[in-house]
Amino acid sequence: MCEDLQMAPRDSAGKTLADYPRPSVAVDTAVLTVRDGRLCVVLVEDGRRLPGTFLHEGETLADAVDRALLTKAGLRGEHPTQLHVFDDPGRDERGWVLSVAHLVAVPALRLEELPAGVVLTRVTGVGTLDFDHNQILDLAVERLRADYRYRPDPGALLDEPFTLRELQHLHEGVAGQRLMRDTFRRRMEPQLVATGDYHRGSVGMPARTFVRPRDEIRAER
Amino acid sequence: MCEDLQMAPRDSAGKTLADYPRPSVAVDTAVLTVRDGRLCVVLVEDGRRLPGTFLHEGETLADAVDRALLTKAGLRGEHPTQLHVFDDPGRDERGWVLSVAHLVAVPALRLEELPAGVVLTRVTGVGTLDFDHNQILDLAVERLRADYRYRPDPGALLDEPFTLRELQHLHEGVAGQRLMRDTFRRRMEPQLVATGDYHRGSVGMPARTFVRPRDEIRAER
DNA sequence: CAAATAGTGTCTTTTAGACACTATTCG
DNA sequence: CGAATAGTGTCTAAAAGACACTATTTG
Repeated sequence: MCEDLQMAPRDSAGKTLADYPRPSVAVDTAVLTVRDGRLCVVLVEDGRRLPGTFLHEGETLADAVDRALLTKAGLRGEHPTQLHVFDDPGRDERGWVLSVAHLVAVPALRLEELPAGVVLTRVTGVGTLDFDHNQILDLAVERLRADYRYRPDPGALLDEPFTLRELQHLHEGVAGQRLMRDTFRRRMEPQLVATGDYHRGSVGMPARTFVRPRDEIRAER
Repeated sequence: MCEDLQMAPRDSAGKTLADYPRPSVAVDTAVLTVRDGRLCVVLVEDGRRLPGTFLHEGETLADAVDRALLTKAGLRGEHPTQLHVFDDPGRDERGWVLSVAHLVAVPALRLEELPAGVVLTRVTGVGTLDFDHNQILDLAVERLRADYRYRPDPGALLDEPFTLRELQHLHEGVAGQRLMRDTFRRRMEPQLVATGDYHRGSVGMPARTFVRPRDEIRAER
C-alpha cells in the first residue's frame, strides 16, 4: 500500500491523483422522438426528470447513457450525442455532481411500451423538472432542430423506406412549425437515395420511396 | 459519522454518493490567437500539451480553466467556451481522468511575454501532443472557425476601434485562407457599429473605423 | 503623378420563396 | 368525376460571386 503511493505518478505539486477530492459524474439524457407530429421527450420518476445515472469506473459516458436508458426506460442500442457539462456546484443537493447532458433520438415505435413511472411527454407541455433538467432539455431540442435543419434524418427516426411526405411530416414535428413543400423537396431530395419503389397511400398519386445514403447514418455529430 | 451516513441522501440502490468511485476531472484549454496573420495556440511543457489542471471542489469548470491559464500561462480574465468531454478510460496513464476541453480566444498582444516553457505555436506546425490534446486542438480550431464564419469578432481578438481591412486580415488568419473583399464587407458591415472616426494608414484613403455592437461581446456560444 | 488603399456600383449566378400546372390514384 | 396527393415548371426576390470604377491619401 505504501508502495502503491510510491509508485503512483505525481503531478507538479508532488501529489497523486488520489490526493484530490473528485466530483461524482452523472449522465442525463434527453431521449427525443416525434409522435403524432409532435416532438416528445422520455421522462422518468413520473415526469419529474430525464433518465440518468452515475458514471461507473472504466466506463465511457456513452456506455453510461446506454446503461441508464436500458435500466430506466428499457431502451437498448442507442447512439448518444454529448451536449454539455452542467457544473454549477450547487446543482444537486446530494453533493458535488457534474452532469454530462446527452441527446438520443429514438423512433416513436420503439417507445410504445414504457416501464412504470416512465412517460412520453410533448416538449411543449413539460413542466418544471428536477435539477437543471429543463436546461438540458432545451439544449437537446435546440441541437436536434439544428441537426435536422439541413439533413434528412440524422437521428434515423424514420423506418426505411420512406416518402418525402413522411420525411417532411417528421421535420415539421422536429421544427415545431410547417415547412414549405417546394423548398423542403429541393433541399432533401439530393441527399436521399431513391429505391425505385413506390408507396401507395389511401388516395393520390403513388410516391417514390427513399432510403438514407449509407454515409449519413450516425452523422448526427 | 454513522449519523452522517444515515443522513446522506441515497439513490435507488440505497447507496450514498460516497459509495461510488469517482473520476478525476481535468480541464484542458486551447488558447487560440492570430499572430502575423496565422492561427496560433499556446502550448505548455515545452510545446507538448495544452494548459490544463484538475477541477477543485466547489469550483466551476470555467473557474478551473481560468486558474489553469493564470498559473500555467500567466493569463487572467478569459472567457472559456466548453467544447467536449474526452472520456476514453485509457486516455491518461495516471488513472481515471475525464478531460473537459475548452476554447479561449486571446488577442496576440496579450501573449507577447510568456513564462518559461510556454510557447505560442502555429496550429499548422503543431506536432504530436500528449494525451488526446491533438484532438482537442482540432476541435477548438473547428469551433473558432465556425464562430467567425458569420460574425465579426466573437472572441474579441481585435482592439477597438478597427477597420474592415484589419477585421478581414483577422478572419483570413482564423480561416487559414484568403477571403473576398466584397463579400466580406457585405457580410460584416451590417453587424458593426461605425465610430465616425477614420484610420490613416501609410498610404491610401482613410478607412472608417468600427466597434463591435454591445450585444455581440461574448456571444461566442 | 503613381501606388496603395477605401468606398461604391453593377452584372451574373445561385438559391430560396411563392405559385401554378399537370399526373395519378381512390372512392 | 372530384378530392387528395405527387411531380414538375417557372417567375420573382434575395444573396453571393466577380469585376470595374471612383475617391482619397502618402511619397
